[in-house]
Amino acid sequence: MKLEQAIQTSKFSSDKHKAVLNILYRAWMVKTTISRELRPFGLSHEQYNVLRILKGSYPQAMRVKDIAVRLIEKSSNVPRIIDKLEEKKMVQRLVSPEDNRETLINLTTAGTKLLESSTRSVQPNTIQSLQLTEKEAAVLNRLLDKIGAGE
Amino acid sequence: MKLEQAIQTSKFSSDKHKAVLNILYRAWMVKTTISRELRPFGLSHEQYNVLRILKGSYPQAMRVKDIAVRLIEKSSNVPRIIDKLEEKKMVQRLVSPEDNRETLINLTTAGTKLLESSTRSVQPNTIQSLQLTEKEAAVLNRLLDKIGAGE
DNA sequence: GTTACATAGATGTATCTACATATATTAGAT
DNA sequence: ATCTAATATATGTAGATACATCTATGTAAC
Repeated sequence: MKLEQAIQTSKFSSDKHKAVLNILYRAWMVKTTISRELRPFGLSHEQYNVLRILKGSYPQAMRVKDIAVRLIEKSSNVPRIIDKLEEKKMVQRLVSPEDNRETLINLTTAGTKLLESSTRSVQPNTIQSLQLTEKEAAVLNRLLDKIGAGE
Repeated sequence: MKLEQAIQTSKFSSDKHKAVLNILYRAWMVKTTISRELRPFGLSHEQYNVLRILKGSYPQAMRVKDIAVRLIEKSSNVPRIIDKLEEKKMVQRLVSPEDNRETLINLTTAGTKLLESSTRSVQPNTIQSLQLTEKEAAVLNRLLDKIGAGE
């Protein structure tokens, strides 16, 4: 669906202006779709992302700060996300033996299981909803990679 | 900045998969940048969007539901956003004479002033941070317009 | 070793989001 | 006219976001 229909607005001052709104709109769509898929698994979008990040180093545990830099939304409150996952026994906290300030996080067996089953549900839908070829996705990535704030 | 650096992740299963994360990341950046610009004006991102929508029909008032369909994030709670703007005397509520269920919203003079000054601050930064030419932005829009959930 | 500073993470808080429910009003069927 | 359903908006609530502050631990200078 074109952005014009989606937000019932016929004209934008420029393609650049439209692009800003378009990015915000598509991100909202993607996020909403993913969140709805995750709902039956009792996971929020950010909880799911943390599980995926932990999977990346599994069975090696990760420090909270290393999880934080890998998250898309940098203002996420990682300790609080971990709290929720810990309550559900999906991750374990342990104090780093090297530096007592650091907390190490690791997936439990239940955590890896939940991640697997939820990914089976989320991944295909998300990728497919893009409606793009690999080639188009590559072009899209090249353009998106240019976007940045005063860097 | 490439997504790889931004989220410290070297490989994605496909360009489509990367594109999903890339859209989410760029939207987060844009949103954060805009929110920070708006802060000195005491406006949240969504409050600002509502003011812009109202400007579009000014001096004609708009119904709450017509504002809602124009918002990017469809789950926004328009009455509550209006509450905040009304407290600050930026908009006025009045009951529709045609249908008493409907509430009509209009900008006050203060509202138009605030919108003008905040836009002067927000707009140039946002557009410039895209770092794209008009042509590139057009390509980006064409690709983004394809994205949709099961439509 | 003691002081000063830096770092890691946890906690506190106001606001916002997503969604469910409630209230008021209108439209439609009988 | 009256009951039922639909519509428009407002309100309630759990959880998330953004950001400030606090506590514990570590590092370095003296």
